[in-house]
Amino acid sequence: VQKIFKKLFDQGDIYKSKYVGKYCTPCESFWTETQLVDGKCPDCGREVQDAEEEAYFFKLSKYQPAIEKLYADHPDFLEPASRRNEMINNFLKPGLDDLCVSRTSFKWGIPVDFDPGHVVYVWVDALTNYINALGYENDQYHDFDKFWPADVHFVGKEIVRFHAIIWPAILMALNLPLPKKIYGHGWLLMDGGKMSKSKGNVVDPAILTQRYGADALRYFLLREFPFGSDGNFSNEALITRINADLANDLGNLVSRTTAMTEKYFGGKLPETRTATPEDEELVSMCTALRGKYEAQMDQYAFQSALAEVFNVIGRANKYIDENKPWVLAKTPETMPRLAAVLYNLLESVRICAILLTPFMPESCDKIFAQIGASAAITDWASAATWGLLPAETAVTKGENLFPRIDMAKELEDLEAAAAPAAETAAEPEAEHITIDDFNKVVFKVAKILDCTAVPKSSKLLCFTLDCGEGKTRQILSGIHEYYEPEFLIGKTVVACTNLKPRKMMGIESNGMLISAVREVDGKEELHLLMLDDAVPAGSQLC
RNA sequence: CGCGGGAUGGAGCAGCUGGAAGCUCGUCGGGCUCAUAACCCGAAGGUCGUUGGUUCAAAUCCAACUCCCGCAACCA
Repeated sequence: VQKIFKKLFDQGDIYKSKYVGKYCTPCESFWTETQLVDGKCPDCGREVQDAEEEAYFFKLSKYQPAIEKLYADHPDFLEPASRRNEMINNFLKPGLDDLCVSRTSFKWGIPVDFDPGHVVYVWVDALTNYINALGYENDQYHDFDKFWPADVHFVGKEIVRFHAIIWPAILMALNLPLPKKIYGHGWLLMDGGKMSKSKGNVVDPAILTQRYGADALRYFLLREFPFGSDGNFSNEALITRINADLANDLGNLVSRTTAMTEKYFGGKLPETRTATPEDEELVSMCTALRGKYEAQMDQYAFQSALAEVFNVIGRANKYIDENKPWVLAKTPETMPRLAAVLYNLLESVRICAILLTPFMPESCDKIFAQIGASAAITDWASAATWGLLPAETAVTKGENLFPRIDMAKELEDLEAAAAPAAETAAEPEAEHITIDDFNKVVFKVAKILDCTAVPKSSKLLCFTLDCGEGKTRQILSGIHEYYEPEFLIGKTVVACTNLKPRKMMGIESNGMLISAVREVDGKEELHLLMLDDAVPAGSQLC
């Protein structure tokens, strides 16, 4: 990192300047003009001073034209396209600012070796990890030439900006090749929202892998959701996928195929087989599968690639019904035909398993073992060729690959498994305080003189109160979700009046209104504490 | 007008470089019995959020609107 920093500095891409901004001494924080609320610190509401800190800057602006050209010449550099539009509209069009890449306000971090007191901050150290870890400019690792440039960076959609703008600019400055592609993937959402104990949607991947195996979980995640967009996780969907796809379709196909091979031929098919035109569809689907799969994989459409494979698996199951092996097994004359049917099924399984290996390596190895496929005929190349399985391959039916799951029971168990975590999170017993502590807090009865919604705020209401202090008091409270302002005017409430003033949405709040909190269907609900209107304003609570 | 995503049969989604609405699950009926009560076939079910526009033709393009959901800023 230090070498890179120095190099960029030496060639003028990093320059020393002043970070000019507003500084809030108590908070030890810098703020930009736009972050300030009413000209004051957004954190504590206190006055801020003009201040400047010496810092190094990366000339991001210099690379703007090059980045724009990159996007224009290589539309597929950043995918999905929606993310590219976002970058262009939000960052490129308004223009790029130079980037502050060092700090003096703290010590942790990689020191700028030619300027003590400065540490490298975030961009140059974090992003260059990709090449530093490969051995760029260091003797510790030696994989840079082998692995760089990367074929693709998979990043979450929230950090696309850093990887699709800043990172290429740094690489351009270093005169290094860019990654071939950045792909911004979506998020996994829990039942359409955040995790919540009471919703029962807390998910622990470790528990899920332990119960169903990494293969099944990985399959589910990549099969269920389009890779580029957000997806909703639910235990129910997971189990449905496992049962329907893995147990019923794939697992059962392997199971019935191997079972019949053992039952009718003792695990070894005879060489004499009778092909018929009925085989053609299955065979052609299998031979075409790798191509279709590859096309989808090239676009990172994992869910579509898997759908292609399972399409063939479904066809194979149908093929069994069409050919009725159990009928063929009844007469000696049809045994060669039976052998052909089973061979075709084993081959179909073999090809599907090869293509599923990246998603479910362990399970596919088990499949190969069951159908007697050696390593030589389970690689990528052999997925494109029909008929590689030896005629007399040794088939052994093994354990069920994916046991079927009892949905109702399992959902209960999962909830139970998540419960202990919920208990530890239960609120600790409140600590005792003394009466002196209690007396520090001043509660006063207040009459609501006026109440208005704070503009642009979804939660805040602004109250003008009479607390019997000779003048009105302004307090903000986040209860708009529960009350309409008109309803509250004239009501008698309780306010804590000696709380430190605080600004919200640019408006000062001098205290706090007291509410009762309860949980309803996993959602917090507030009930403003209201008193009999006969109680006069200013009365103190004790 | 802070940024972004979404609205398609009961549920979850695909389709969205315009040309007869698809997939999975669920439901109902049938078949089969090799297999993990699995598999196969068939059926019901949608005026593709609303309104206007472009077009011979729109779920797909354009405009406006409504409603959801993330993120950000505020729940003192």
